[in-house]
Amino acid sequence: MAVSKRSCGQEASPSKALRRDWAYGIRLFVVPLGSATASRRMIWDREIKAAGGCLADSPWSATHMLLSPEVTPVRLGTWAEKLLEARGRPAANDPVTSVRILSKSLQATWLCTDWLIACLAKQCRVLEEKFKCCLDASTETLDHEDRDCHFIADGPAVAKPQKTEGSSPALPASATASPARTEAESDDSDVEEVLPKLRVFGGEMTPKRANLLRNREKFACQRGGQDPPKTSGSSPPKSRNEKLVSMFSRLQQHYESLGDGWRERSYRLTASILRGLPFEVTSEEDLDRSELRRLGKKTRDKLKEFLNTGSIGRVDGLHMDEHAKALAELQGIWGVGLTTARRWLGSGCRTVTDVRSQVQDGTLRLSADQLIGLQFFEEFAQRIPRIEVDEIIQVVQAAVSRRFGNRLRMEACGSFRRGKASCGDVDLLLCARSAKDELALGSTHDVLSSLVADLHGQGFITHDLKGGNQSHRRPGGHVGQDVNDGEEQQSSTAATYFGVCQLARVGSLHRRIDIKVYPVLEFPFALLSFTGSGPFNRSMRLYARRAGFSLSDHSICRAAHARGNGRGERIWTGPPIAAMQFASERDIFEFLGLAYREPWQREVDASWLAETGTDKQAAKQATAATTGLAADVSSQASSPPAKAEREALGWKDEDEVQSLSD
DNA sequence: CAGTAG
DNA sequence: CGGCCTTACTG
DNA sequence: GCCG
Repeated sequence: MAVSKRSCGQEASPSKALRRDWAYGIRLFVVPLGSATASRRMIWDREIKAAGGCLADSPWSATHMLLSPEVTPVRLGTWAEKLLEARGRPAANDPVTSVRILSKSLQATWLCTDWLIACLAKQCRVLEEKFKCCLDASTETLDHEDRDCHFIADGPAVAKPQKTEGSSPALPASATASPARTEAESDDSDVEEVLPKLRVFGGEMTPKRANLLRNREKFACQRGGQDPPKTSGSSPPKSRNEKLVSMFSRLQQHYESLGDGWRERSYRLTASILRGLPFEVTSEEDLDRSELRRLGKKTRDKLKEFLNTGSIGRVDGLHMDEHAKALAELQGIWGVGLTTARRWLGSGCRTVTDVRSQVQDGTLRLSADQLIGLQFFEEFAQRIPRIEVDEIIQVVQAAVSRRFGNRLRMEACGSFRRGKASCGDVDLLLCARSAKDELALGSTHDVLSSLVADLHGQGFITHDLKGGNQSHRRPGGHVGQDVNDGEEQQSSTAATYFGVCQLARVGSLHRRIDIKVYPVLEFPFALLSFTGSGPFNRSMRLYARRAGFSLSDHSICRAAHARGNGRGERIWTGPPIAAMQFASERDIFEFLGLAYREPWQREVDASWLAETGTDKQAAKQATAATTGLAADVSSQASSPPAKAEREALGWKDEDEVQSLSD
């Protein structure tokens, strides 16, 4: 609580007071459907009161109605009917008409929940225009069950710089209480400045966060970009210290297969530091170089040993090539992890071949997924050339267009998006192009299963892995009535599919393919997450965590510790932060105060370093060293491929925001 | 509980 | 000594 | 294994 909000140089603004009670005169009613869960409503309750507004007891006394974007017309209709009935008013038979009747009887402005979220984020009254719900769009297209009627306005937040002229969106009568205030607010020039800008940490700066911000360079997700994908053959960054690198890599692999993730992490760090070293380690003095300041005592001892004897006992002594190597091979089977590998090893399975024969014997029982993983072990081990990924994308894109027209956008993520020349699997992310499309498309699960069915039908998808038929979730559409049960669940309605595909060509191999469908609001987070790389994500999430947030593939939240989540006690949750101010990956970086990194710059190899105290000297030295001395490394690191080159590689320039503005 | 995904 | 990323889902 |  002891937070000094002053620490982020606020320039004196004439409207400080205004921002504080931006909700003055608002009586809000939140429709208890969709993601407007009870817990969320409670938070909003508190916030709106803090901002000088209040809550309406019922829709009938509200000045503003707040509606969650994913609530379907029918759903809202049934809720409206109940409400009308309770008031003794006639409801129409048709849900959509009922909504219209309700909205006419009320004297409120209907807004998307994102409006409130945006207001809370900016701590000022955001223009309502873009968040209005079109409740009577039905007149045009009412005829069919399809009813493309969009309740939610299309253009979400992220209003790019705009004039504040024609604001004052006709406030409801009850707002007359404070006409002067509202007036002043709308043409206050400060709002113009604050509104379009996404504020770092939501505007809540603390000394801790400020410090973190200063040290962000120390996180891998902020390192200068890594190598652009191999373009010309000229510079294979063959490092000096090859021997050392390979030794520590062995240690890393050893502990990886053994399941000691922490040592694995540690050794990976060491190996990658050595790999990027601009000099060769030849003497113990070299150990004092700033680049190596992160190495601990044990590692230093190993280095010294190497310098003295030319080898490292610990490494030589790895009899692993019997035990650990077998473990590694078994874990290479999709669906097999450390525990299973150990179990099998204990029962006499050393190799994939052993497993196969034991399966034949009936000695070993595998899950369905493991059987598939076993069947295609060799094929899955093959990298997929970038060009083939392109073909696969085309096939899926064709199916998407055929079934959903232009309503869905598709992005290939994973290593493909990072520009790699070959990929381990294909990772596709789907999302409605706009809020309007989202409503028209229906549930993400329906979209996904219908797409998958299509791909199955044409023989492109050959096998399902887990998640293949997880239509386990609440389809959300025909639930009798949850009018009073606004609980729902924030299930976040993302749908995921894991499977196997194969191009219809002669020698084509079976490939792993993942397809995910995410809600529009979560798309930037999903895109960021599934683009990776893994270490990059971990680094960025660690940073977010240090700043007091929790970053995931769905959203970013304040990290409040909540316990007693049943089994896992360590669940961190918190009030969702600004669900809506994020329309692109850039916004997430911006929110965290991080410099944006293009997908091809997220190939984190330089480890993820947590913060150090305040070792400015060392930091500067390191920076100088890597930018100056390590010319051969950093030169190619920080230069993006030319535009033409990017196009040749199939990169798209970022167009995310554009697609949302319809 | 173990395993999957980036 | 405890953290080291995240979270939901499946068998 | 390293860090605070």
